[in-house]
Amino acid sequence: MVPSRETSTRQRILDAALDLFGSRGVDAVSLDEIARDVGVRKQTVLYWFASKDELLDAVLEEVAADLVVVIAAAVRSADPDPLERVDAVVRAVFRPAVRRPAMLGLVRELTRLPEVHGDRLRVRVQPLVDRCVEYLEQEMDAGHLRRADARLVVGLAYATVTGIATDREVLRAVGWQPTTAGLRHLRDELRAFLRAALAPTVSA
Amino acid sequence: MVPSRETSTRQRILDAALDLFGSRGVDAVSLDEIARDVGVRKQTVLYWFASKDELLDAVLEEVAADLVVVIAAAVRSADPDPLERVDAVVRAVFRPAVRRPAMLGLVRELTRLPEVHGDRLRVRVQPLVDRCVEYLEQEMDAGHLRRADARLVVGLAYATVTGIATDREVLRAVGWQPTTAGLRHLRDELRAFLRAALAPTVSA
DNA sequence: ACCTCTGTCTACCACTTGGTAGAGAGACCT
DNA sequence: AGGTCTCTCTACCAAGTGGTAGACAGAGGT
Repeated sequence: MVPSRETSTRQRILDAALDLFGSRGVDAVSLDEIARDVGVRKQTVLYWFASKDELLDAVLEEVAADLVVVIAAAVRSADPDPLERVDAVVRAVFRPAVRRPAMLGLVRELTRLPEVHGDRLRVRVQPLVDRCVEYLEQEMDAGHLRRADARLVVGLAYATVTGIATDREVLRAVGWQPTTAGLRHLRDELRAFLRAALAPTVSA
Repeated sequence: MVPSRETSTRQRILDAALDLFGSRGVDAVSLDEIARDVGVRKQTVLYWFASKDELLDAVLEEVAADLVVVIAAAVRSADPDPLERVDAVVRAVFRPAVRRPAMLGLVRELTRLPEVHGDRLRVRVQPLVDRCVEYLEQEMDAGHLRRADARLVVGLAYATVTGIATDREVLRAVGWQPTTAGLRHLRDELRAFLRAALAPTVSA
């Protein structure tokens, strides 16, 4: 079924679709365009994926798997300090997020698609989110993190990272330059921002 | 030129286009659909706006004006404490942002459109951003805010607010419910999050 | 009564869209 | 050699796209 060639046609279609769907929106990208990107005809795309919908589902499945791998790997950071742990996740997520903004862009795209597609990704990520929330609550109880609604904190932190990684327009508006140095600077400011947002407040 | 009727056809087209463009993406929405929403034929839309592009530009012009009004009004908060000032802006922005996610959704959409459209909005918002950055820097110097790159802090704060307001999918993933109480809760958590992210660090 | 201007309409067009039908080339098995 | 299976192709199609041309109804001015 699957050819022995490493970068099979199927996989190349998936890659191209992820980039295009994520960067320009699912509805704005035609099968013809994806096919042209891969170097085949549209009918070859439709051979591997019976419909555009099915292709989208397959792409989402892949994104879910990738996200889970990246995050889960970073969570294994050994440092017991929760702030360091969060920092490790941010550092790990930042590179792929900025290098391939289409990935998080596609996640964002879910909001404007029929619910069915969102479900596909959510069921995969849900356990990770739950474990994360549980962990944060535990550390809040221990006084290592600012007391807050852990679920919403996860959402807020995610919104911050995704927003800054995908919303090029905002960065341009504040005069940021996408150089290598600018990238590192952005990453460090993001880390400091989240660290401050999560650290326990000493005043109260 | 402009009819005396308050909600003129032109204005109703603008409103419908903003909602549809912002919530589902510019490319995914057809002129026919906008017309149907307003209750006229597509050709009436094309009578008021010579092309889809021109309609988009008009919508962006309106969004820019609205954004500037809302933010500028909130900035006039009299409280001298910068944290209170930021808080006032968040409170002011939160309601319209959540009640009409299409508005911020459209701003996010800019990233996936030709640059020309982005410029239209940027030139309008730029002065506001610059004033904001200047203000933050001044307060950082005075030790009232955490020392950081003010420009990126503006971007990060914006990303957080926009992300949490437009990314329904994320909120669903963390189990948030869009009730009235949930809304207030979300707003307060957002305020606390940003306050913590901006407050001066006492440890160092 | 006539004219002009405004706003909405019907009719149409060239082009693109997602998708179907089926031909043909090559690899592999017997 | 013949047959089957995998993969990519050409040839279409119905529906929808943004946009043009122009008819028509009403209001106002003369």
